[in-house]
Amino acid sequence: MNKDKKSRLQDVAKHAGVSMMTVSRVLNQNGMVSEKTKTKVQAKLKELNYQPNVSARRLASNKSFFLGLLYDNPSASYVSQFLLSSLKLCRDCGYHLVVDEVDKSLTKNLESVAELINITQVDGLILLPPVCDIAEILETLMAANIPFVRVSPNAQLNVSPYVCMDDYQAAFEITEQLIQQGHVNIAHIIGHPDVGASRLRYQGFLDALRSNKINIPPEYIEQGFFTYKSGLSATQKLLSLNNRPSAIFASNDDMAAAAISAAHMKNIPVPTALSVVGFDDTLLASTVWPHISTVRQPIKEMAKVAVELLVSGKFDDPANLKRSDLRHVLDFEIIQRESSTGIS
Amino acid sequence: MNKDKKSRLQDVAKHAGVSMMTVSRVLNQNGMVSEKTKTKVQAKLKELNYQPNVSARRLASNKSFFLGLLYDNPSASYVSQFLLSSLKLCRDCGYHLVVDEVDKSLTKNLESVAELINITQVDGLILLPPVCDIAEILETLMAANIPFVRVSPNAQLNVSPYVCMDDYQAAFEITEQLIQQGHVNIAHIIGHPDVGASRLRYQGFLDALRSNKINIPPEYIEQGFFTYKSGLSATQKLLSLNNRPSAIFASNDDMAAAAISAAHMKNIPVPTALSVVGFDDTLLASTVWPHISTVRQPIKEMAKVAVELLVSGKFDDPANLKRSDLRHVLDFEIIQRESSTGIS
DNA sequence: GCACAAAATGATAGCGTTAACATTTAACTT
DNA sequence: AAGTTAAATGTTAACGCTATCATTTTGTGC
Repeated sequence: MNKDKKSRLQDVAKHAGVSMMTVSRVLNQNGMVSEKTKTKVQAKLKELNYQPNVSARRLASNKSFFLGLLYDNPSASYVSQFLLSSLKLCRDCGYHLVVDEVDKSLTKNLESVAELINITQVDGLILLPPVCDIAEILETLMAANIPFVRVSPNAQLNVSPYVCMDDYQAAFEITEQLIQQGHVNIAHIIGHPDVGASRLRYQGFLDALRSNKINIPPEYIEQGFFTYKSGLSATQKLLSLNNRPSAIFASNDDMAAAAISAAHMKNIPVPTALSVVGFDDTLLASTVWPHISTVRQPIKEMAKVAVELLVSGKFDDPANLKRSDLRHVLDFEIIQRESSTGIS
Repeated sequence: MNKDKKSRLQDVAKHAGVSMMTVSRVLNQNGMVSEKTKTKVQAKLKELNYQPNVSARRLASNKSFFLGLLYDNPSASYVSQFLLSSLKLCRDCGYHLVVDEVDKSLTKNLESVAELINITQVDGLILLPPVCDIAEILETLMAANIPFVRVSPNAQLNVSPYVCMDDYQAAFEITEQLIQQGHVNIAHIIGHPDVGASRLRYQGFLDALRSNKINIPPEYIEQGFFTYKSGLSATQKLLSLNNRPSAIFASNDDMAAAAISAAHMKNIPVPTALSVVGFDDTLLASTVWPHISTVRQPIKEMAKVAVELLVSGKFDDPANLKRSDLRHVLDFEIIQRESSTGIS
């Protein structure tokens, strides 16, 4: 297309009749430029279609303009949704995203984190659950003085900025909705034990039952791992009980999808004979039939908060780490679809 | 962890008693180093745990060590699977991946491609279908002299390296399998018209029917768009026909999942009253019930070929562009699951 | 109008690497 | 052994930007 060479800071400076530093300052918004020259320079920037050379910038400023995303989440739909959102957000603010899956074993974990830091020199990291609760990783990052934002963390909440939603409350409400629809025999498939949200959701579930004076037998609680497969075997156990539940609350959509599959296998119609609700509202929830009633988790918004926090550099100074405006609790939404219904 | 500063080329050179250039040459493998010094330097590299500074390298070499991935694919499961594979592969060879979704409108398309090239200065691009067949984009890239690999392209096959599989043959075989299972009334939901593979799969389907002397009414052909939603309405039409098909071959898994949903809505049991087969073998295929019989598309392998081609720099010289070893046709596999079965 | 501070701008020196060319060393020839 | 060529290594100057400090301009109070 345009055959002219990429214009450099120097070119812009020459055209605008100022020094390179002034142009640099305009670009980096760190003040100390008069309005007049600022507008002049900005005009030239546009005119020459200037695009900063990321590498030169990195080299000179010793910032990498890279963010890292660490995950080890069993729910593929959750990860990829978070990933895609983050990628776009990063691009919008001139950053790049380096994605890494951390290994199961702890030693390998630390290695790969160290490697990520070393090789790509990320300016900050986003930690998805359950990585965000691995104490050793947090320590490594703090020692290396690398800012990080945790997504839906479970413990050590005062350690770093984080973004989450009220998993407990959401679980409470979606359970209560099942109760209001007349369900009494409600089972729950717990999420991955390493993920803090699992426990919160479970607790919300229990408390909703309790506050409605509903007792369920212990067999109604199954441990899952956020995977389709684990949901499948959990549901199979639930559905072969003598006193079969009339509703299942799975701790994420993947397992809810599995619950529906398991019901189909046993010829139990959903939702007429069995209601199923999930959690997350990933794409999957509306790609299986029946579409899954679920809690919409604001994944995209969470990614946004995380990226913006890191880019803002608000907490480069460790002293700021305790500030409360670095902790974000976002809203959820209960979404009623075809997989759950009132009892007849 | 390690508190010592990152070691630089200079440090390694000093320790090894050679010049920086020699170290650089060892790193970049471009020959002209004696075995003896090579081993000596490599030992020091390891000893000092040297990690090259990507930015400095980029700046000096005028290479970016970035690859771009351009997509506009309606099938989320396909994209995210390709994406995750590519990300890992890139990291393994010291590259980073910049992902971009191209816009629907052509003008915006070109803009965003130009922007991608300008801003990130990618060394090469991977184009997923249907982006890989937008002539204007190809022209832009060629004019800018940026290497690119196309995935499952449709036309202009001699223009660039590509990787694909035999969509026609796969469609032929999976259709024939349905026929062998006794199906005669087989419907097809065509994929997105912009994606070349759609046509090939459709053709394979038609030819399988023809070679088995099976005629189907024109109503058995529905146009879809690779999305769940489009598959849903297509199947709804098919299932309300008087002469309902006994099997549906959807051009991808998302639409096959929709076909199953639509059948459920109408209380048509799958596979006993309706067999459904898909295409791609994305995660989705084994996350819905019944699990979808499908064609396994070697997505990961395709990503691998694409990344390796670009990294190898084999076709930096345009003269090489016609070489046949830059065109890869990978193997597929027919996967029989629970969504299709013999007719009784 | 003068001293003085504060704001705005400029000059210079890297950041860590590779390209391009210069030089040295080794390896053959005759 | 001198001459020639090739292989191995070294030197220097970018690459495009920002940090740091130096300098100029502007504004303020008396």
